[in-house]
Amino acid sequence: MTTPQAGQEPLSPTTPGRRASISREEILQATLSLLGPHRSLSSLSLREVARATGIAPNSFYRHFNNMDELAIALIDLAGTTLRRIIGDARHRATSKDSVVRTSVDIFMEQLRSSHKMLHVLLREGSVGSAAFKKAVERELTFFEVELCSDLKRLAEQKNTGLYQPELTARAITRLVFAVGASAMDLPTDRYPELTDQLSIMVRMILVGSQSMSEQQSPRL
Amino acid sequence: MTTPQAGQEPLSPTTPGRRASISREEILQATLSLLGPHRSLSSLSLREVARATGIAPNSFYRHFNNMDELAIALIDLAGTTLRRIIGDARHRATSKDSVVRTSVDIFMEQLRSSHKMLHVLLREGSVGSAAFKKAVERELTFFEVELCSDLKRLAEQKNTGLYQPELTARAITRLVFAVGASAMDLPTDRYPELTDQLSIMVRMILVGSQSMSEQQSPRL
DNA sequence: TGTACATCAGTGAACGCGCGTTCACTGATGTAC
DNA sequence: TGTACATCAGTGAACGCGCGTTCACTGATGTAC
Repeated sequence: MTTPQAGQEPLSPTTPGRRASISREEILQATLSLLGPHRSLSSLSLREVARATGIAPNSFYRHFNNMDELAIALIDLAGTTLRRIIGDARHRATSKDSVVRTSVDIFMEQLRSSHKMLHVLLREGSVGSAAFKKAVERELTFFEVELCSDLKRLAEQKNTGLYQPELTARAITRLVFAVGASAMDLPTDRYPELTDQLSIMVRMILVGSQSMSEQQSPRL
Repeated sequence: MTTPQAGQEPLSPTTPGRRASISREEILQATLSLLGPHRSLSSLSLREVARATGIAPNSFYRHFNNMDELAIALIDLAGTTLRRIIGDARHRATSKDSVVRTSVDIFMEQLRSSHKMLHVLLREGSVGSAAFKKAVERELTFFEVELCSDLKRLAEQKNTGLYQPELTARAITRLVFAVGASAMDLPTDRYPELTDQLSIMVRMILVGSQSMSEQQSPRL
């Protein structure tokens, strides 16, 4: 029900598989190629996507019922792809400090890359249909859950405290995505500086969470 | 050059001032009334705004050259209004704990209110023309600067440390706006819960910044 | 005070455009016999 | 292997719509004499 996406037809238009046809994947890729600092999913028209894919506007309907359906497929794809990339990196890092730095590095690297996957999640969360936002929220929550279990693991391993792990993970995720979104409009030579700053910010949250768990006084 | 906005004509359409005309302010207000969880500035058409204001589409051009100009005027107005409201509240609070709680409370209250001012800043930062985003960034920076000086003031007064005040203020501002943006789509009965969580998140950053200033070891 | 005139915020009608969507079609593919 | 047929991803043409923008206009206001 969520994302059938892969595993359909061979991609090449001249393949004998069934016929010289366009695949769902090709539309997704063409759509990604249209995105950029000034173009969000919600600003794309069906005809633009069709043009970029090289098909007639009405052919679009053979694959998706409407643009929202395409957008949600793309959000799912982006979330899945990115969680895999960042999760891999986090499991390779072991110290709490390097896990912060490594994750932030990889995040910024993805931003700079041409995959455009991150753009989808950064841009569409605040605009577009309710379904869009729900899809992005879902992906962010996945990130939070995974980060949370990583934080718990590291805290136990290093024997440091962790105040409200869920909230800590949520704060970090939201902050990183917010700063990342504003970074999309910056020239890439500002990225190293921003990566440093973002690492410090994340560490503030971690250190704060740690401190608050120690002086467990429940002063709200 | 920035915002001439106020101080032009009397507002009433029947005023003898000059004539039964529409004012710039009326267009801004009508535009605000169109915004909501599912409508952002960038999704409004000139004709929609004209309809909401009760004028002919072309009359719009007597006041703004285009929609972008309107949007930027609105972003400036929203920023100015909100900084006044939140700044006032922060100066009334004195303890570091209550200043966090009070500011977050007021922020969430504004979100719930019908002014829609906050919506403008929360939504338009990630979408729309470069000029839009620049305008929103400018307002966020104002918030950061003011928060930074408040943090310094409180840190000195309470004699607590503060690691990289600018970064601390930036982290708090970005986090609050990011969480606020996602709150716009929630039913208002979730707000109290979210306000609590947001307060804790902000305190994590503050406590972390404090801790990091104490163990001043420059391990990046 | 009265008259003639300049100003300018408003208007209705019209333009050309890109949009989403529909229709009836075509022609290659895979299948049944 | 050949033939007839069903399927279905593709297509070109057309639709009605809301859009931004332009034009020539109108009529109330404020000003000059």
